[in-house]
Amino acid sequence: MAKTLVVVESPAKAKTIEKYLGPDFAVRASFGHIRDLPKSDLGVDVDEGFTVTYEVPDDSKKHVAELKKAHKVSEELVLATDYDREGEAIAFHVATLLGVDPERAKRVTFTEITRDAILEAFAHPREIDLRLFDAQEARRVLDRLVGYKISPILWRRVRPGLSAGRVQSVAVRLIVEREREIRAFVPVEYWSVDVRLAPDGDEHAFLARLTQIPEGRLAASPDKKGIVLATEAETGTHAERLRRASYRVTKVERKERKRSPAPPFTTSTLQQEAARKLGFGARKTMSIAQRLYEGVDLPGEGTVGLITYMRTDSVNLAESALREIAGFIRTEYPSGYSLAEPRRYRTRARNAQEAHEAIRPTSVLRHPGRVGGALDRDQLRLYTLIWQRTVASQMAEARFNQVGVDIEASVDGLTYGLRATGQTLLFDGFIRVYREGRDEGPDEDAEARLPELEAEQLLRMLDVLPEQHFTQPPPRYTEASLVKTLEERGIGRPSTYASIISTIQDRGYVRLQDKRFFPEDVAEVVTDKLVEHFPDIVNVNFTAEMEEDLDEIAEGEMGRVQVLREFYDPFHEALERAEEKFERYVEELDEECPRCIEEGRTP
DNA sequence: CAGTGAGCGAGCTTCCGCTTGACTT
Repeated sequence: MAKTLVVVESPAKAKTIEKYLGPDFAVRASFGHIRDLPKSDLGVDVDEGFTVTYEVPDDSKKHVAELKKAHKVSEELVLATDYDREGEAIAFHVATLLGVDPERAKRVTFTEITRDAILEAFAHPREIDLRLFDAQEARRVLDRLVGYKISPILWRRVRPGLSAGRVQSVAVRLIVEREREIRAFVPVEYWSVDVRLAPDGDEHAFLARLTQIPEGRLAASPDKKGIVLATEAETGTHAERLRRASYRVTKVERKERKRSPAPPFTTSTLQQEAARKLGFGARKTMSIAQRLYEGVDLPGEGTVGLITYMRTDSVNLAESALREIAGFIRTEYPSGYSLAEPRRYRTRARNAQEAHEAIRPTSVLRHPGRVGGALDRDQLRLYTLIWQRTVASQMAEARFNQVGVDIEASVDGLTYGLRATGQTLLFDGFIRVYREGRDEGPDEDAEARLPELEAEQLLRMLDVLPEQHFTQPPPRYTEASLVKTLEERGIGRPSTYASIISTIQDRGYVRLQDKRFFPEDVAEVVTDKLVEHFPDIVNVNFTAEMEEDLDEIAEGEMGRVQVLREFYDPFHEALERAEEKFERYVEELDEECPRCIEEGRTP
């Protein structure tokens, strides 16, 4: 009975690790955080070194009881929670609640759930990083202070039940500001001219775009450098001349263009791509991914987890996975499709903690076609997406033949310039398996064929096609583009993207209509007030700056109390000013009071 | 006397991030 109790965060992970560690270990899950600030009280003494009161939330009580029970019958405790700031804090709290001194507790971390990685990690236990824990606690306290100090002002001055927070208030602000850009947007008219040309007969006709008029170079659109054809009349003058002009090829440029596959999925990119390709909302994507992670019953194999952990900001793949994928590609595809060396990606998201791998199939040998029978339609569609993206990320680049042709048109002693571009696929590479979807804008990989042309060749004009355009306002955010923007700014975490989207709707700040976010009036009022009274906190850079401070705590360059004090003193002053100056907002109701009408009053 | 309405006080709402079920929209 000389068992060691190992605590991880997720029960699915517990099962896998227990299998790797063997019978001397009992692995149990904490189910995330098990201790938190009280819900109905600030729980922070701002005058006494930001002392924190913790309690075990009701939902965690049974998990704590389970851990205590398992701890009683084991000799040793190993904390194997996630390798990030929150995981370090969970480790600290588990140790504390089990009566183990956090300074002496054994801590083990890994970023891949593979047998080798686990055994290696357990061979080199360390201690809990108390500075990292301090950083987490500072983060928690700061979020509590922001949320629980500002929200009540909104209840009193705007509407009961409203909320403000480091993350949600910035999300709402982005949506409000985008709406204002759209409102203020004035479309600008501009014209393009395409000329249909052919080397000889009509069958090889192609389009060339007017790029140069006698007065100078044209702009591709009004926001770019160059001359803009702003009116139909002006465009018509050039079109009329182009109809009479003679055309000659001046230059043919051929080059090869390569395209690399997108990196494996993170939570954010999975949510974006599932929205683009499958039309799933963030919440739906996450719950389906959770099912795939927890495992499905496969005939002959029992319950198997099909994908790695779905809440991650890392694009890394485990070495063992890279080997398996490379082997799979070598056997399933012709030789040109595999890579000599694995392709490695770098995380571009700010604030990434990379405690896990990228989201990938636990084995690419479980082809979607093989596991399809055990999955429902949506599960299979999401699994297929993950499988394809992962395999494609380790396949050869696609190669395109790109041709650019410059054409000169002469008329009345004037010279015009046109350009035609063509692109053909030389080698499909990773595109054979998977291509990333697009939000807006043209398809860069679309094929456009040009006939064989050479310099000095004369061309026949078949048609001149002027076309009217208007500049477009920026698009309203979708769930996917909002998540993308938040991630790029380092705001929010993989475990919270879906709930941020819910919160800002539940509070009545924004609504989704045709999959686009529209702000309600209350969002505009609250955003303006927050920008007026708490400009630092609703700044999109606030989180990034906070992260720098937290890093300094973790590095031992600053203390938790010092960071919180430097935040809180000016914040406290802003709160007092707001308490005084934040004028009450009286909502105008759209609908009339039913009783007033009944009783013959005007409200 | 019964019903109505004004006035008052008490109690509630809220953050972010880590995990799953338990649900009843």
